[in-house]
Amino acid sequence: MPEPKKPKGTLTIYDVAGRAGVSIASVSRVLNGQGSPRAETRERVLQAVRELSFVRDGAARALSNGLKEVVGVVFRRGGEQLFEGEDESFLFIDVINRGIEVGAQRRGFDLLISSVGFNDDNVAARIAALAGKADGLILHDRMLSTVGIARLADMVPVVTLAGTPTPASLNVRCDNASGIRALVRHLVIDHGYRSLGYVSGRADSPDNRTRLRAFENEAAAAGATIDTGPAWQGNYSAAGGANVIETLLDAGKKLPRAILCANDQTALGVIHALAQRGIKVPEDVAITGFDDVPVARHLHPPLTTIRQPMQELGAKAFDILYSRISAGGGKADTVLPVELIVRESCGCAGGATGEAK
Amino acid sequence: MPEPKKPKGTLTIYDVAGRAGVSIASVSRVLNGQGSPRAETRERVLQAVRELSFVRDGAARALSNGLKEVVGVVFRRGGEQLFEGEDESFLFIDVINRGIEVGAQRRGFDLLISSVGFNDDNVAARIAALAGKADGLILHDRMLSTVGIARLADMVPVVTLAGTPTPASLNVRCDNASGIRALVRHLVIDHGYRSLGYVSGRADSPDNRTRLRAFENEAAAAGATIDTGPAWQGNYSAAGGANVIETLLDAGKKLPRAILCANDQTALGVIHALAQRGIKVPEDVAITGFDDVPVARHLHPPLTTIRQPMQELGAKAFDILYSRISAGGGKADTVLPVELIVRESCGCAGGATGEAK
DNA sequence: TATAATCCGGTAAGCGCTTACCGGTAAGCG
DNA sequence: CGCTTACCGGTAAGCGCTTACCGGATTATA
Repeated sequence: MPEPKKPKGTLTIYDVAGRAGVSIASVSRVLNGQGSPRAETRERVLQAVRELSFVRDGAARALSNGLKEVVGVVFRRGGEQLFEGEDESFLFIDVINRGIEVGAQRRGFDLLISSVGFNDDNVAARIAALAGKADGLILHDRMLSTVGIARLADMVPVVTLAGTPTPASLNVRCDNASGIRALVRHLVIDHGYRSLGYVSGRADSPDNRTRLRAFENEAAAAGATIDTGPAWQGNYSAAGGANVIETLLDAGKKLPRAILCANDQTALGVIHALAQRGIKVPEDVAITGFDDVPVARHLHPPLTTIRQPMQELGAKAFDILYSRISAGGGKADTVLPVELIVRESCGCAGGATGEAK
Repeated sequence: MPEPKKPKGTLTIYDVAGRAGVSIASVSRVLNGQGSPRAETRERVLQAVRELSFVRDGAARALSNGLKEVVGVVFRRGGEQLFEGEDESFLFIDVINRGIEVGAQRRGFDLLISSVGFNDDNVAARIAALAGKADGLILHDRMLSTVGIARLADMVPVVTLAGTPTPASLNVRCDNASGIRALVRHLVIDHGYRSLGYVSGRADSPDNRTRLRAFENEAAAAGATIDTGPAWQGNYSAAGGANVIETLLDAGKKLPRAILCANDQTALGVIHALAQRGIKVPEDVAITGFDDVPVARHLHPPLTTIRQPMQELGAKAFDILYSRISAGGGKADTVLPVELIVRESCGCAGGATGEAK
């Protein structure tokens, strides 16, 4: 008996129950696989669900279960742009998000994402709103001040990426220091370069600070001279990297033999700027990145860099958040290992791949 | 009088109301800016909210308002891989998603994303679950069969990207045909190439079919000979593109003077494969892409391609979905214009930028 | 000063779902 | 064959929020 259709309002389990001739409790039980409904009951319900194309309302379920099965993910969207339409800065972020998603899917969670512009105001408010729609939050680098994070963390479980744990929030990051050390050693010991420069990332990034410090220490240990300081301040973007090179060159500075960049994005901009000036990489100046973003291998020359297990980073972040949500515990600070990827921008010939010690 | 803290359970507007000494209705009104509460009342509520770090539960609001302020976005995650770790295929998708987000944020919506692997089963079930958590869905290319979309569309508002509208779902796409025509004309008329090839994308993609057809028609109109067919079948990935070239070359085929690729990803793989064989682009073979993905300009040589207004595409998709959600209407099929971006892979020298017809 | 017009703010219903609790029926037992 | 034990499945409460409705207090009007 084909119904004339029922596109009215939203349909609920009451509609399904009515159609199947059972109670709403039975519908719910069948849909959740709870209890032990008679085979016939189950069939009637399933049949009705199919006929009506019924889907349970997530909000109602969440309210009733106290679990939304949603993780909020917050990150920054790129700032200033040098190359028109440049937006590669989010490559890195997207790979991590993919990792989060992988972890999330294993638990039936979905990702609720919200990006924030560099000069958006009311960031905290936006994040708070997100918090209300999710069971927990994962914050990418530099989204909020430490106090902001702390405050947020007592309304909802929070995991930060590449940050620092607070009393209430957890953190996951990569072993930046060992990556930089591997790079410096490769450049100084394997290639014999004696002068190094470091184009840094945003000054307020914990990751960047760690990398800079490791750079200074390891270079000193290896006996190389270094160039750093305000003139070398980038901001994780290709534009920032290009800008450093141009400023340096315009000021008539002589570049060091090898330049480490805070991340691949920056290296991309640096290589680009160098090419503009007719400076050859790696013959005149060797360049390295950090992250091993997917495009790194397609640059000319292919970029020697440090691979962060970005996808695992994301997956790990989710797992930690999940255990916090369901159990309440969670390791405060998790560090993942990195790997040296030797390609050609450092002066090596082939595509050999070493390993971060 | 500093409370000893109240980390117990979740806090609700009852807690806030209690603390502020008002009713829950007042709390709700203040938080929503409804009614005209006395200044004092408003202050007390705000104060209590601040002290408790209170955030309204999204699920409860959604249930009560009948609006979740969430859009579901579904897309495919990359398939086979040639270059280790290749995952650039999602570049394109991510840019569109960024556009969706921009549109969404204007309305206070957030994006609930869910990617699907090429060989995941129960795709329909996963999407249905997503549907329950969102007010509407945006589906990227080739997520579901036409009937699948139709069925989905009568449980929740649906907008497809680069697809075809169904009775119940809306669609947004770019003007593929005119892009291909511009490319063919540039190659044949401006450069004088007489033989063209087309490395196609997934055979089941409407976009791809349109592009192929436009290619054939325009090439015929321009009087060029063409190479197509099974040997030229790619799949939108760099791996697919590289594979086509290798197979062709291994079979001893002579390549046409210019090759159009179904998308930038494919072009990337093609250029890579050509370089492996020592074939020069554009001297020996001219290559063009489609999409103008961010990295296109950083390839060697920089890629001549068709720019799709990807971000606008996403934003537009959201706007249409939004109007469907709130009003019920919505244009069934929206077509956005594309633009020819002339760089060097076609044989042009500088970075001049023409325009699609 | 009495009465009507305004304002605020409280009470309670209801959004769609899950599930504790309980009653009815069928099966098991002496 | 009557009573206990299971087993199903229905009723109803409650998740946290919004808001219609209404009563009390305040201010305006006569």
